[in-house]
Amino acid sequence: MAIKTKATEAPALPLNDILSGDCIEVMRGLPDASIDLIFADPPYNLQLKGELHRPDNSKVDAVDDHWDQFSSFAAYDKFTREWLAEARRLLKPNGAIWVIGSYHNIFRVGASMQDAGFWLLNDVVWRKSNPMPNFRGKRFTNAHETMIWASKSEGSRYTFNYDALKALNEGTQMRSDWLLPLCTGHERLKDANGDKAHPTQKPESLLHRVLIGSTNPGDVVLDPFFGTGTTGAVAKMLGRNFIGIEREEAYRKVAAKRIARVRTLDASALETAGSKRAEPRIPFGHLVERGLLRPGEVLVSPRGTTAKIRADGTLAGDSVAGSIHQVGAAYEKAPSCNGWTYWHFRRDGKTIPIDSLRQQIRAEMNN
Amino acid sequence: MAIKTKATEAPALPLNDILSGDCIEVMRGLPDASIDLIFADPPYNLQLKGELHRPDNSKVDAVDDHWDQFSSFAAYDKFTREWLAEARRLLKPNGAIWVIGSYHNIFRVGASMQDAGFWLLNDVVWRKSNPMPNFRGKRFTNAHETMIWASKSEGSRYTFNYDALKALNEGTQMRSDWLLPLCTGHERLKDANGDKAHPTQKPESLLHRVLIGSTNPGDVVLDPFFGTGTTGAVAKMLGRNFIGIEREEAYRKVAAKRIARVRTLDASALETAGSKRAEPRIPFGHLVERGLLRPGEVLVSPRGTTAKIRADGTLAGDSVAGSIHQVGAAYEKAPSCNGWTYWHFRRDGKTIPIDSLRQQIRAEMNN
DNA sequence: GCAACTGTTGAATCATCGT
DNA sequence: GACGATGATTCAACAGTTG
Repeated sequence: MAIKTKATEAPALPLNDILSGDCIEVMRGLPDASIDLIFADPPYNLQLKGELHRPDNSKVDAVDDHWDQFSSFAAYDKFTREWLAEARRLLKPNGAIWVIGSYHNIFRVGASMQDAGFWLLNDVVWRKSNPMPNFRGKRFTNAHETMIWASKSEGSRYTFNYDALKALNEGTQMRSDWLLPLCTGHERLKDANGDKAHPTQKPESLLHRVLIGSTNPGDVVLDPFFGTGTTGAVAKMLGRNFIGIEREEAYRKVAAKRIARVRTLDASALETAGSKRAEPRIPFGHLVERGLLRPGEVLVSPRGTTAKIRADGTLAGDSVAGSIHQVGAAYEKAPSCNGWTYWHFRRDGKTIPIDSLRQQIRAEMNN
Repeated sequence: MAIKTKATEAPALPLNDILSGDCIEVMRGLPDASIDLIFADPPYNLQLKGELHRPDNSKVDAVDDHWDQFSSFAAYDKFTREWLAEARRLLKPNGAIWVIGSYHNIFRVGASMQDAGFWLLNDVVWRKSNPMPNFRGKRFTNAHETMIWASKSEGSRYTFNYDALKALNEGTQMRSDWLLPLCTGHERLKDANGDKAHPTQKPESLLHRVLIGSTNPGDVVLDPFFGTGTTGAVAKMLGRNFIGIEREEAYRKVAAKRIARVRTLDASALETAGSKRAEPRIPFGHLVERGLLRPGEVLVSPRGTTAKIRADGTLAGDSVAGSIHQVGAAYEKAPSCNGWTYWHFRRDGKTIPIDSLRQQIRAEMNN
């Protein structure tokens, strides 16, 4: 028989679970100062009028879901203040929050965050490499969304894995603008009819960078607008604990099934660059972030030696760890080594140089 | 002797001049609905605590001017609401505004703009190609600033030179993220001591794109936080009128001297890529009237379906008759159809779009 | 097998003129 | 102001098929 929790004890934290219900009410049932990081993708409050057609007359499948409807700015502000207040209560003193939005809502959200006592650290722009164009030629292509990163309070000693992010970014410090593609193709979850399961599914590459940069393994990450569970899937893969809150049963089911398939990376893949590591000169980390190579995957050299990919784009080899170049040089007992041509990965029985993936990304980035 | 202005008359608009004083008070003296575009670079309300040093121990020359000091968010909001209210009153019904800021102030400004009745059109990110790094390694490089573009009201028919911007962007439509360098080198104005004349001088390239995209030659552009007059300099160069408001005499003097040196481009240089929407309308019946197409002649669609031309310039198709657009839409079961590009006629075995005949007539009209 | 081509799609506050 | 007619307008990525 379970021991009854005394009223004075904090309620237990339901780790790695998807909680059902309205996020404000559910958060009220969670204990103070228990969460390391919150990632929130709240409704954007889009105010679409009629239908929109492409030049070829096909209809744009817009976000017209009931959960995105608010009667006024005042109603949206009230909702925002309420969930932000609970979110802030749940954060540990050194906890932090990320909130994503578009120009429809992000200014109201950002002002409410400042009013609630959050301390803004950066706004980060997600630049979409493949945004939907503006079909009528009346405005600029809406090619980005904005994320606000804030600590619980002005004095918080928030987590920021500066060197891991620097390693992900060619050895120069990570900027406030991130170029990443939309969630499309096989990553985009489909329902039974083959339609998109959720209208606003975020790419895993975005959450990868957020979680690598502002959490450590074992941290507790809360997503109060869980949707199809991108936050949970990436958190599980990276060895973080997650708590999801989602109102719609259909989304919860899709998310649970998705997360069940995710395997947590083993400890060696989760090690990230220490602060004294030398700078890699090549953005090998982008291949990992983008899912072209998996953390934990093994690379092979021309002589058959191997090394394992870690989540921040460094390699762990036999008694040596570091950039693709450093591990290659160590294996060859050479002063230097071009890791791009030295290392290969396996696909469908073939051995392919990792440089082919770099070229693939470069082609996309040039656009 | 100057004729005295009656109280009922609108005060005259002081074009191409720098007005001295507090921007809210000066704006109160300007007439309603007289301005085409406002560009505003208000104080950012930076909240710097101590001094910041680079890794080499040199001191960063931060913005610590008295005009950037506000006692609280409430004080900043009050200031923001007041200048925005005046700005909106001054705009013509189809006028628009750009406001630039950073994460310290832009969320409060954006929310105040929505509350004041401005209709947000886009947020545009200025990505700095050469930002100042984060010296402490505690945050992301602050590599961008945010601009909000908004019309006076929801229904405003704001200016947007889509084709000119598309031409500026190598033929694809302009996105909401702009990569431009900081204002440095010879463009950066210096004072008598050789120090920068203003701490936040904006690059002319930024204003160039703003003014090309959202004004036409002869428009009146107001900048209520004129500083060293980048808005005025670019407006003059591009053949737009400007009104600047600046409180600090030192900045006014630098700006006046700077603008006096600017030469307006001649008319041919000011022409930009034109829009098809601006072309004169040609009724399809004119082609029949002019004998370019004969009544009874058969037009062909891309899918091979046909319709017969009638003497009044309408088409008779299978079980439907009407304009070239209506019959095309009916054939395609589409909500609309551009008949000019949809229908083709035959000459000498070739299939030619009827739009080529319209262009022929337009060319004749221009002679 | 590979290149070329076709079709689909993504958080969107997406028109203007004459009567 | 309401209403109907005109007619301008898309980029990148991916999947699937054709040659």
